[in-house]
Amino acid sequence: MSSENGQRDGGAQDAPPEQLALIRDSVRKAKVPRAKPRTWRGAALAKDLPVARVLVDKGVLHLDRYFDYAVPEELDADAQPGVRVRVRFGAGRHRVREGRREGGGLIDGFLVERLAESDYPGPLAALAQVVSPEPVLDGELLGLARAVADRYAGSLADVLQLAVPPRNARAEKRPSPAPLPPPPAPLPGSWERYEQGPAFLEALASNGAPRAVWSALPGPEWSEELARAVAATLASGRGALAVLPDGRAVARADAALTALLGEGRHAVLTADAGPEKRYAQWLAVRRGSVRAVIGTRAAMFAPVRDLGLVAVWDDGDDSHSEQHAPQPHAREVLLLRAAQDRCAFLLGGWSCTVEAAQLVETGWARPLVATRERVRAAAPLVRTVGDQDLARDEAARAARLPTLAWQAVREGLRHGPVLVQVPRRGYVPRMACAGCRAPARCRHCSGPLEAQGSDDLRCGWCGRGESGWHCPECGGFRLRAQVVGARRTAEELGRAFPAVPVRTSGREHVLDTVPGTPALVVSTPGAEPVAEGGYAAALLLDGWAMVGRPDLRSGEDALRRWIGAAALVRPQPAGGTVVVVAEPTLRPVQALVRWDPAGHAVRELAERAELGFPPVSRMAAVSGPGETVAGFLRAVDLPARAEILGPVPLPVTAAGRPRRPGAPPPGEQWDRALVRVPPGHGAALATALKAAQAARMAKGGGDPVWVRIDPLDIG
DNA sequence: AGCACGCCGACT
DNA sequence: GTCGGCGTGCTC
Repeated sequence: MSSENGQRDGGAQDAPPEQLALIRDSVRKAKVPRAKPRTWRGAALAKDLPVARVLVDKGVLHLDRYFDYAVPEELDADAQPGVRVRVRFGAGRHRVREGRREGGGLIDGFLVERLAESDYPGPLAALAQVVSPEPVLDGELLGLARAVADRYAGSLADVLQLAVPPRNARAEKRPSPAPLPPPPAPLPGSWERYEQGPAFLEALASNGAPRAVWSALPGPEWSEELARAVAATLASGRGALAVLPDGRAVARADAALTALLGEGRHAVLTADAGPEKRYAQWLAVRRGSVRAVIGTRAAMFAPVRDLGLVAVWDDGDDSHSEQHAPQPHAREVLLLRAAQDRCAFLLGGWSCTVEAAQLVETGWARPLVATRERVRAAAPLVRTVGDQDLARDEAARAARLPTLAWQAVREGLRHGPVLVQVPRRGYVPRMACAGCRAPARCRHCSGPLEAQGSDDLRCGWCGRGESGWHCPECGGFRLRAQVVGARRTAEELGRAFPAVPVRTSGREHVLDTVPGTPALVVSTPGAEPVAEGGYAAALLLDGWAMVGRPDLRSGEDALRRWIGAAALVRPQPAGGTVVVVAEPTLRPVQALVRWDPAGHAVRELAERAELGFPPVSRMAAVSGPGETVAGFLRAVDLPARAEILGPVPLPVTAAGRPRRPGAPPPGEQWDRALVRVPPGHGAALATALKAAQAARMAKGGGDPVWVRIDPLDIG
């Protein structure tokens, strides 16, 4: 067909094209402030509320607003707020062919609202189709999506893509089960171990909205405690939502909830269910058949009816951070939900993030903790092996493992399984002096040196190569790769105890549980199986991986990984022992020895406040090709107290290495600037960045920049 | 992103 | 006159 416009191409049809042009012109000139809905075809429209406000499902920022469409009479009944619709969306004057308006293509959208009139001065196009009469987007979910989009400088459509699963007709056709009446309030159970535990449950059960940061005692009881919190909320007649970092944690919470409440009262939303099952579960929640939800991060948007409690377990795990734009974090989304719905909030874990500590420090949440005596009685004995011990330890030089560690493993294996935590494969081997074990650092920027090929060294921060390294501490010239050393150590341990089975758990193959019989269990952080009756001992060989990491959170992360392993070990009174190979002077090591992750987080928080780092200040990262970033920074109208750090060159992505969102394509040199604002100016920062990005896209201006609120790897 | 509009120079 | 080049701006 011709690419001509309507005036010339529409000859043989209902409305003569000249007339169309005339209508259009008169509409333009008249500048009617409140247009009565008219369509080009003049089809019959709904008598009541003939205008549909539609959110067009395109993630583009400059289209992040509503568009009004006319509601044809035949779609009147189905075109209710919240339903999925299809509309024509395209540019400029619309072609007319066989009497139909054929603007751009058909695209998906959500009907947000029905109105009596539109404030759009032009004639409205008609809704093309109501995809299904099932309302999937109510005002509450829309409000949440709006808040998340604003918080993260993203578009509403992008957030809705995360919040509303794709439709599945078969799942939609099946009726959801009838809702069950509220269960009775549960007994406090092991919540008795926490000073405010029973009171917290009671508040939930009696319609209260307590907010707590929960320092969970080590051991397996947490899942049952979480289940009791959910059950108490259900007992009040309200709904509850808990988000956990991975499938294994969800499975534990699922088992605990089923044991406490039986089947049918909760839904499990995880990514590994198929699309039909997933949508069916989601619909059961949305329709109010199921009042409680547990799941991984996608569940953070679950449309739970009359939400009474939101809970996050282990918020330091980075799987809580969504990979898709605008990359919201489950903790932050649930904070927004707690504020919007005025519901209870529970942030729990064995460890403690700086963000959690901040919630307590600001008084927004209360600590939910056990007494020191209880903590000491529940935690294993922790011992350290630092450089000085290693240097003094002749046996360690020969056998690559300190005497203390051997003793702990040997003694542990007499009573049960022993866990050996080794760094994850794929960590770039960090180098250290073979003689004195001082980490090998870049002479220009003090970044960690990484092994490239056989002999090549390169700085992990500035990327500069290094030849002719020598140790500034002891003058040695030989290097060893610490991480590889740890793995080999684990293998050697296996050979040293030939009568004991060796099991491994890691990324490829994750073990869920191991029996309580003597065995060496070698695992990467986060993949540790639970041992029946707890491990007799654990050996943590991950200490070096922490030292070289440039990240602001490296201390917190290391402590979290160690605690995650050590919490699976029997309590000290039952003989549980942990040996960590790391400098005892380091702050996270001391926190592990004292079993005080909350105290560690409070000290980190104070330091971040002093340095003006998140979460005390709000930060955003802007990355892209150098000239593009510079141009963006010139154009953006930042809030008055914003401060730009950098830009500095980003490390080049090595070919073959997985590329994270926001990282440059292999071989390209990108810059990154950090923008920071003082507390309370986060919203203004997000708005400014979003506006600049939108203006940039609308101008069709060349390369896009990456904008990321709360960047993970800074420092 | 598309895609149509419009204002300017060469051509039947 | 009118066809078509690309620069600009809009999408209900």
